[in-house]
Amino acid sequence: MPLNLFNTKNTSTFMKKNVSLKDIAEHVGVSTALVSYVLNNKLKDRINKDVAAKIKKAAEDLNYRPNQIARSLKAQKTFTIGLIVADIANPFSSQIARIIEDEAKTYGYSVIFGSSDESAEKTSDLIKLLLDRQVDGLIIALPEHTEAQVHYLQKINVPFVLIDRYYPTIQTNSVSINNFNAAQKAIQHLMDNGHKRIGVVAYKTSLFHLNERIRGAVDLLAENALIGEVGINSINQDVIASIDRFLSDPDPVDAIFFTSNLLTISGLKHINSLGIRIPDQIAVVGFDETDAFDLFYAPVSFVKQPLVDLGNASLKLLISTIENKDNIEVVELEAELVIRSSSIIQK
Amino acid sequence: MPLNLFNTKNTSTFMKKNVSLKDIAEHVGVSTALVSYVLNNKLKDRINKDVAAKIKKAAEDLNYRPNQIARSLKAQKTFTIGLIVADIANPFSSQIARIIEDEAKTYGYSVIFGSSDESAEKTSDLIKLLLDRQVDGLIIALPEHTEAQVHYLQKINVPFVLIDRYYPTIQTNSVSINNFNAAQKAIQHLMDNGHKRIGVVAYKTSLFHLNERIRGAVDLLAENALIGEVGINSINQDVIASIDRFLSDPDPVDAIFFTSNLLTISGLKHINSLGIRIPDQIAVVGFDETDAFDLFYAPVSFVKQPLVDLGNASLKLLISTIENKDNIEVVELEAELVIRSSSIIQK
DNA sequence: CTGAAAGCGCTTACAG
DNA sequence: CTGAAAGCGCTTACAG
Repeated sequence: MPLNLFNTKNTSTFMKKNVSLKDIAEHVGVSTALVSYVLNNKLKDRINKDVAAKIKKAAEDLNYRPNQIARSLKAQKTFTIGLIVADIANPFSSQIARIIEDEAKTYGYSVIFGSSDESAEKTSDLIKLLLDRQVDGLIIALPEHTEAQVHYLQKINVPFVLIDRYYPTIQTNSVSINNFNAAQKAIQHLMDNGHKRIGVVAYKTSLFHLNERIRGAVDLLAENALIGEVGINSINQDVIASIDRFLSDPDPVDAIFFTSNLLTISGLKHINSLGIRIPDQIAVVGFDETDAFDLFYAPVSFVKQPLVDLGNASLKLLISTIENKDNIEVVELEAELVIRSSSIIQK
Repeated sequence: MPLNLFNTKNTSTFMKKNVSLKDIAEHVGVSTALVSYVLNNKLKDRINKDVAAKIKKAAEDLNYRPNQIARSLKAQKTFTIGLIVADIANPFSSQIARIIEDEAKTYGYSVIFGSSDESAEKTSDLIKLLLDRQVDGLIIALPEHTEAQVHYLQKINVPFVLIDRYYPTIQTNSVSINNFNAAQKAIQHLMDNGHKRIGVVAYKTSLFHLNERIRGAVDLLAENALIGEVGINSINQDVIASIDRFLSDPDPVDAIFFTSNLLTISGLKHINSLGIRIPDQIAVVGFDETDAFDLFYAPVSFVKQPLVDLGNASLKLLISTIENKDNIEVVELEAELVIRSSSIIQK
């Protein structure tokens, strides 16, 4: 298929400068207004068919492409959204980004992304940068301590949707899973399979969504709960310490629930290095998917977030908020527990 | 640190409309020209210090942020680059994206990305879309059969850099590794470790960079080469067939070189399912990194591309091309072989 | 030292 | 059925 992009008839003289409405207008001998109307299919019934045809032909011959920057300035709308994730190189972020990209395209939107590295300050910088570029709205995975940023966005009345993370005390658009339920599914599964002593490895954080995972687990484990806390900047070290503590406990663990994919990977490495067999000696359930779980000698059970639904819902909610700024919606989806051999003791 | 973004003094009346140069000009009682000069630090020495101070204060009080769309239209420059990858959800793409994002930021550029899904037509669509949005340049990982797209970009004289993939017969900016050498490192390593019969699993493709990997391998293996070809749309099926053929050969393989990360993962799954032990029965070397390789019972040896260097070099080359369009440079970097237990037989 | 004016490339209400 | 004109929010050469 010869694409329009590669229709290069008569364009040789236009290599340096993009052709504008004015060029077409001059070429045909009409006003730029008329060219604009024709190419945008406006005032259709009132325009002379021959003139319209001539304009369309000229546009094609000259390989005209409208300048979206000019259009954006006039329309006060860029059809661009800003996406702020923790780190685009992290599979969770990049998978979400891909889903949002595709869904955005169906609405005619492009995506500018930025990585916050879990830093509140970088988040502020990215918000500024994206707003300066006049994005029509934002989808943000917030790091800790960003209440001020949320309040600012509310105050200036810019459409935005929080994804994955949100503040339960601040009324905003958000799309996330029910992390309490998700954790309970994991723990309940381990208990149902006869595990008595279950360790939970979790980030030490103020982020609500992560603490909900702990709360869900503790709610079922009660005073039996063994929690290992991990600092975001000392993951490997703290995971190792947590597991070692779980194992040296007077009542050592027979199962571990890791509350994120990075924690799971780090934990599995340590368990491997100790020569402990999964699931026979310790059962394991992780959180979020990675290739590594499939390939592990005991394919890893994990809490699977509905990424496609999360991405699509956040984009749809953003669009509807752009179109009607008073809209506020809290979307909470359920995660699914994918059970494989890491948590099932073979007979 | 209270960030300027959150300086909301006196902004309550400006919640709906962004404040413009004109607002500041009216507020202070000067022309927009003067406001522009002051805020851009131009004509510094010629402007009355008191007036300048007043303007700066007003800008801060009103929480002024320049509209980059207007600036872009006037300057004919957006400080935005377009990045076209195969799939932002693929770790190789997202890691490169992250590196380019960071490097771009240091030059004041933002990144709009798009995924081509290895489709020439989607690549065309993305090029159109990004050029319509007036990006200052493009970084592209090309799919097959996109010679026309490359020639078009050359013809309209837009700055671009090909990353990872390129056409050796078309003279363009490109940044890639030497794939021939990379493959030779993998094969040589396997040969040095006493492997006599080495299978190579590779995509059936016209992409130069992938075929260079085959060429590098075959160059060392000569008539002894066993190649398994894999269609991009039937990866698992073809990988399985290749491995089965390698094993049922009269002279069966004792080592396999997989020429991409997806091929490696698919292959390891099949080898696992056959109950074949790595490296004792078959040694394995992969291409490109993934978490899964670390966690595998025999951590997987692999060809490691210098992602940071690839990303940084492509961004730097693009910037220098934006600044001087006659610049053409072919950057070829060397990959490194990371040797771990999957390819070393323990004594 | 400062302002009026033009212009970037569009869109659209208005006039005829 | 069509065009002149204003305007989106900036920048900058020019004039004074």
